[in-house]
Amino acid sequence: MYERKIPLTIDCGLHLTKEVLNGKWKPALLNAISLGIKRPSQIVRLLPGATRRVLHVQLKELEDHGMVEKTIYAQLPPKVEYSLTEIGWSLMPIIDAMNQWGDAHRQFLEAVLSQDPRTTQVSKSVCQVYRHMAEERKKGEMKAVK
Amino acid sequence: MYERKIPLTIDCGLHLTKEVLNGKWKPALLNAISLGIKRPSQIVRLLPGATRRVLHVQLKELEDHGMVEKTIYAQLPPKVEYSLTEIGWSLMPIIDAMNQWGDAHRQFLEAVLSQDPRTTQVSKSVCQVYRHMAEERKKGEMKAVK
DNA sequence: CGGTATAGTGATAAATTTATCCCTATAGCT
DNA sequence: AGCTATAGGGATAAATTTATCACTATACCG
Repeated sequence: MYERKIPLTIDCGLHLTKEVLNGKWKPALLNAISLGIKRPSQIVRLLPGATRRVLHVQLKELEDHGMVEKTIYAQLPPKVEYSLTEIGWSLMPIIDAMNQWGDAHRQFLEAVLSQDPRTTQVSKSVCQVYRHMAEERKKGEMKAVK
Repeated sequence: MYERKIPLTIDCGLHLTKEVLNGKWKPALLNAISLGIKRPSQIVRLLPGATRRVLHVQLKELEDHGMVEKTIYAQLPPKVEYSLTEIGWSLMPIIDAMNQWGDAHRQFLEAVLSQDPRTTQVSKSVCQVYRHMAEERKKGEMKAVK
């Protein structure tokens, strides 16, 4: 751990919110958990671009900030589940809006972001969350057929 | 300038949006411009926590990403104005939601963020935007009286 | 036993973002 | 002439965030 040397900026609601969502994977984590993907191993599989380590660290921050709750089951091998707190849930409209805005403007955004001179490569594996949801849907349909 | 060595993550709309808003002052800049604070010098005064340099760099990125348009008046001393593009305006519901969420939970968030062991200091100058708006309101009233 | 899976952590390097400083140019004011 | 304000930019240091790698521990399966 280290100590911040630059003071936290907390002037507007904007900065407060930004601080909570500040982390490459935090919105994705909240989104995943809201969809019922709760166990660390599931989450890791869902976000192949991230390492276990980072996800763990960012989940810890979300937990410390009160957005997420962690349940540790007294089992071996270990079992852990995350869930959103009430205030965590209250963030979902923002997460959803970001998701929708990005998808709605995907074509434009991909163009401008890849024009960006700093950009050399892009990781664009179709979002695993959608794949996951599609699978769940299939399972549901199969059960329904039985 | 430098080149990114880690590929941009573009899986979900979430990541696209995050990329556009990625910068300490970008949401605040969009917010300010949407409120009619358009000239660089005004913006700098509005966000005393940031240096001219950073604001300039982040405005440039917003411009490159198509969220903001820059008008340069052929005058001396120079005059420049920023304004939101159509797609920039379409971000405002998200910015507003972030602003509102943060303000609604300010008490809670200030508490958890200052519990954070990394936090040593907090910069909490009452948001200049509000001060600015209050002044504008006063001016409006004075004119109305005349 | 050797491989799998579970969840977690420490040390350290690399990448990226912000902050600091200093400089250019022009016009108006005193 | 020296001060203000306008807008901008280069070079570089510092801070912060991510990535990498290596390790602990236990149970189940063949």
